[in-house]
Amino acid sequence: MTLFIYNTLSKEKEEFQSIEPHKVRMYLCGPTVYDLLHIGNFRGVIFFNLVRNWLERNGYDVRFVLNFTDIDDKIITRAQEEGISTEALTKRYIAAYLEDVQCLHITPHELNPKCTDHIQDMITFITQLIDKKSAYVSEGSVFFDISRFSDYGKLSGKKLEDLIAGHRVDPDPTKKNPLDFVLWKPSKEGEPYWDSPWGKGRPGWHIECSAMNHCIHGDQIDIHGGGIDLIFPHHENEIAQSESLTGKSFSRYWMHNNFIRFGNDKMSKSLGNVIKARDYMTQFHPEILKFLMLSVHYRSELSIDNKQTHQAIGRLSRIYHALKTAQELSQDTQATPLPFIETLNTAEQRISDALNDDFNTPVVFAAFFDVIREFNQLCNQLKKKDPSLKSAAYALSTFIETKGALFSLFQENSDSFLKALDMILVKEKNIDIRHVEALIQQRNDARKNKDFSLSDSIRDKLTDMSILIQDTPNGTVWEMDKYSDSVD
RNA sequence: GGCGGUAUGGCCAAGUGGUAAGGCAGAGGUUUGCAAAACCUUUAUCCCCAGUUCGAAUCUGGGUGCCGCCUCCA
Repeated sequence: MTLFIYNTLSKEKEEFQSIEPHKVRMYLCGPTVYDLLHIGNFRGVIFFNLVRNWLERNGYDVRFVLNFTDIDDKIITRAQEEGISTEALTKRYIAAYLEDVQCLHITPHELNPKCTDHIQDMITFITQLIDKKSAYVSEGSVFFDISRFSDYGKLSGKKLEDLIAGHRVDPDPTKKNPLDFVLWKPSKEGEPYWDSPWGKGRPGWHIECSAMNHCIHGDQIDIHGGGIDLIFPHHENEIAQSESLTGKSFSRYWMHNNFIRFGNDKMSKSLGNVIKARDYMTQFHPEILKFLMLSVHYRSELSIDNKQTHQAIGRLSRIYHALKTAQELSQDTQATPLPFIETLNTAEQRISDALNDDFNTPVVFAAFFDVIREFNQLCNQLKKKDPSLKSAAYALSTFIETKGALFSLFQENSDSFLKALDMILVKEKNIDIRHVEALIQQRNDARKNKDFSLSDSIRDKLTDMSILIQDTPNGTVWEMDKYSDSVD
């Protein structure tokens, strides 16, 4: 296996090599738990789940750590607004996060540490930075002295002069340099605090990830992930802290997922245009969210709106329809037609190559569709009882389930998932199911009487309601039209 | 103001030097009482200009549009 990963540090795809053979230490910057998470927060969770699954499939023992930031200004503000303790607030939202993640059915993380469980580690870390003259104390605060870290800016590609020239740097008189960032800040009256050598206070934002990584993973990790917006300053600062402390390079690969957009805007809490993950998964389905997230390369922006969602529903419907058919016919008769075996092998290779090329998931799905198309062809060509069709069906369903597991996709029961998709659209279009069934009954009565003009007019009525009906040997079945592009 | 990303068919989206994956939508066909699903056929020269090259969507330079970072943010 030769996996190439785009490394933000080098701005190039690099061959992946773990620090220790067969072991991967990865860390993903997790959420600040002061509110329900929006779907953007889950892009990383969903994508890095694939990264870990793929590494594991290739024989690595992966330790995936995702943290909770459970102390910061927003948390304090929110807790004060609600008149509760920060612990009560963060406990609530950590629980909510865990519930949301459970809905996704992804591979569990090895560890979800909380910052507040590592305050002592942070204090130790900061103390050592002060000892090394990489940090200094100023009026109860501790700042990192970026002049002591010559590599500052190497991740984000920023030059110090440019940063200083920027309009947005806040000139704090207690800092030596406007770019120095806080490691420890004194607490104000009524705020939560921890005792430290510098007085009562709390850690700055960036130190938590450095300290937790150091404590859990050690001096060096293989993969550090996060949203693209964390490159600067958060990850830049993590590098400065960690590398100043250890003198070793901190993370070998820095991977950053791009944003979710809503329409033309970045989806962000500060813009207030977020879709809560929970709401989305309730209104639609976790499977749709995962599929949509992975339909676009992780380093590209992804727009999630109603139109995109419905396109994903259509694509998923195609996959699950094929899967359902395959599962119904499936029988391992050892008679899989040779061309189909070759198609599966080609697709397998294509998927593997695509994943090894910096996780090119759109190509992966293209390979799925290639296989499905060929299976559907076989369904058209062969009789249902044909052992070679049954065997192809077995091969296809196994293929989809096994490969899908990498993405934590296609593991749903095909029949009930397709019904769930129908129900999404039924609700959306306000369809009365009893009315639909009555119409179908009327149509079938008309057909029995060979009154085809009546039966056709009823069909048209159903079509107008976005309902597709199929006359099968077992009677008439209906489903919602999942391909209709008319939804906005 | 500084830095960076991106621009591919009606829509979404791969492709980073050799003549454009995949999905949806459109058109025609097979099938059907009629349909649907499925299948088949069909639909792009890749923002503009200049350059490098035997050859560029793919490299270089310039321009334009959109987006992001520089402040909390996945």
